[in-house]
Amino acid sequence: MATIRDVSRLAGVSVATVSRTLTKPDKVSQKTREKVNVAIKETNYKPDILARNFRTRKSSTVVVLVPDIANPFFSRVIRGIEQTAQKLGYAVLLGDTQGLREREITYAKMVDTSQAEGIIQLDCHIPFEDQENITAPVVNACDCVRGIEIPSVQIDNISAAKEMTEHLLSLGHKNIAVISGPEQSTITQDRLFGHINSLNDAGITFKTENVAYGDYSIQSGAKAAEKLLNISPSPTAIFCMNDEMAIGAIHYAKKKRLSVPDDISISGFDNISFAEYSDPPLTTISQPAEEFGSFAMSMLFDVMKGNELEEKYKLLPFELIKRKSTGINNHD
Amino acid sequence: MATIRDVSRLAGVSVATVSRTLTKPDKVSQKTREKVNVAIKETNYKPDILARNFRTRKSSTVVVLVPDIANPFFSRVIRGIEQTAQKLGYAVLLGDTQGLREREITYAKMVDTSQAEGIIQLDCHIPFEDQENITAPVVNACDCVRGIEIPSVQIDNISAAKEMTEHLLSLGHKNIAVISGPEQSTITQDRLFGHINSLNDAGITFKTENVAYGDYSIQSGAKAAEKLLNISPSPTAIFCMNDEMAIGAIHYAKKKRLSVPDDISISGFDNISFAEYSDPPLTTISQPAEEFGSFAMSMLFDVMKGNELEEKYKLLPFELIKRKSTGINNHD
DNA sequence: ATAAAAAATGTAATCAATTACATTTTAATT
DNA sequence: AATTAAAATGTAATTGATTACATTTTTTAT
Repeated sequence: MATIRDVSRLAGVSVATVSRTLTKPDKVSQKTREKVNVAIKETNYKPDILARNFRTRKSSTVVVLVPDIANPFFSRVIRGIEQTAQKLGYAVLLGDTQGLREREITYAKMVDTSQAEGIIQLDCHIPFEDQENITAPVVNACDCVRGIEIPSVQIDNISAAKEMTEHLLSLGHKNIAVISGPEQSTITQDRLFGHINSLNDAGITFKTENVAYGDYSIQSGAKAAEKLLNISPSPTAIFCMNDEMAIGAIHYAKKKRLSVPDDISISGFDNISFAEYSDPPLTTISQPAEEFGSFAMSMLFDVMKGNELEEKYKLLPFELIKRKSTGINNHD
Repeated sequence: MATIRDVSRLAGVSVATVSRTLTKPDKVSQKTREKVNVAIKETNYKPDILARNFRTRKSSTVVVLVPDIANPFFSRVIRGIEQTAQKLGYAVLLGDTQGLREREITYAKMVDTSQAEGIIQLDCHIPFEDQENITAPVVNACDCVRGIEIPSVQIDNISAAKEMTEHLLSLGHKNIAVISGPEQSTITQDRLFGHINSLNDAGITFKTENVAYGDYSIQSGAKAAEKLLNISPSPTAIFCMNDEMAIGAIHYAKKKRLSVPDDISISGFDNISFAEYSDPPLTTISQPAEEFGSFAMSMLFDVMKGNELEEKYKLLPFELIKRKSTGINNHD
């Protein structure tokens, strides 16, 4: 493999000039630039990025911590991250953490060893051993850690849950169940808070037993629905905190020979591609997944560069998508 | 940030000894090892991986080229890659190529610049400018390039398509349509070949107009179904080359007030998590997505190490999953 | 106790770029 | 034409680890 030295020799210039031709061509006269470029072609020289990174102390790499890459919502976020990273000249290292703190920390340490320059965390944890003392550039996307000074981009989950709940209330539902995400998750808490708020505003008392916790999988949604649809009085609507669980819930409801939405309204969250094609099509909250990723990457870029952030806690717009899985309550 | 020099000074040993303590501890006496480890803790030393990579000429990184990370099947493959990479001490760089050759080449070049040591390609292209002369370690997963010496792991797509077609034939279908993947793709060609073979074996002539090409998206499946279900005589079964397109096809069929499977049988391919929960649940071919990834990573490891591969073209088992979306033909 | 072999440690070169600083060349100004 | 300023180029140090080779220390065998 040719090195910068080989090129410099062939072109009859110093290594510094070759380096400059590559990284700041405007500092080199056109004549030399051409000579050097010819030599580069001649030798088939490719700059050794490892050496460059080492010398510049920059890896031009970010690592993304994702609880589950196979989750269609997260993978869209990652697509957004990748696209913007590419534009900004960064490579994306994948850290599938399975939600394990240990693995998050392992990946986050790549910043200490200068393998990565920054971290995008899609989960609501602080990926450091010392939670108080955050030294690495990190931003949260989708979910976030409350009360900690980590920049984040998400939607206003409280308002989104309110809007969904109000939609269900407007259809005449009074006994609304919830299939929630993991109890510790910030977005879960926010959405639950928004839900309860709306209920209170409508003069309806929230009942704890109407909440079942899932893990965002279809299976967990079906299981939660089983629990919720067998309490009495049976809820007439279920607000699910993601589309997969909603699909699982619909599946269980159908199995129980309940019609969706005639017997039970079921709503989702995220608006994944399958939502539109589920039977019935899913009423859900559309989240700008790609934009989360792309925005998070832009923010991380600023943090890494030491730029001031315009907004430290960015909220992107969401949208209530009304489809056929929710309908008028005709049971009471 | 502390360097190896700081540690050596504090521990009263040479830098070589510190380095050895870290990378080959058995070459260092226990007494010194302890001294060094104390000094490492004291100084909070973290080896600079950039420097290490540079000196050893290894990045311990592989890059995976994926046409679309948001595809649930690919994201499972990637999960498998990530898990095995982690175990083998490699980091995974994400190359979302959108199927663009240009982007594939850009990412593949990371091996030339020693940013990555190897490539896992999930598409059926050769990601190099010079197609003839492959110098970088690369393996294909899921799809593969025919007639080229690139190690690959996939299922026997011909047999899988045969099995599915035979299943449909056994249900009495004689006019079977196909919603195919992109025409240039090897797996598409293999599956079509298997399909036609089975048809021939059963004495049925294959009709070109019974094939519609999609791009693996739900939408394209729905569109293809629209085309296929409006030719006459209408097919009584559709063999789709992935689950998303099958879900799209089912959606269109229902919209046309056709019952699946009573009026039209529809089958998928991949067995993504949504297949089981679609309405009706999807008859499909289960592919071992995670194993593809994990196996591909193991193979790539061997290629990178210069080890002989046990099998250059590995076939993993698939399974026909019979569910409710296919049924007896009661139309002729 | 001594010689030989093995283990442990140290010295310093090395990897391939970038870049501060010095020097030379070119352009602009009087 | 001489002087000054600006642009272009070169020299050589630098980055932080690894490792070949040399040297010292410890262990083993006689």
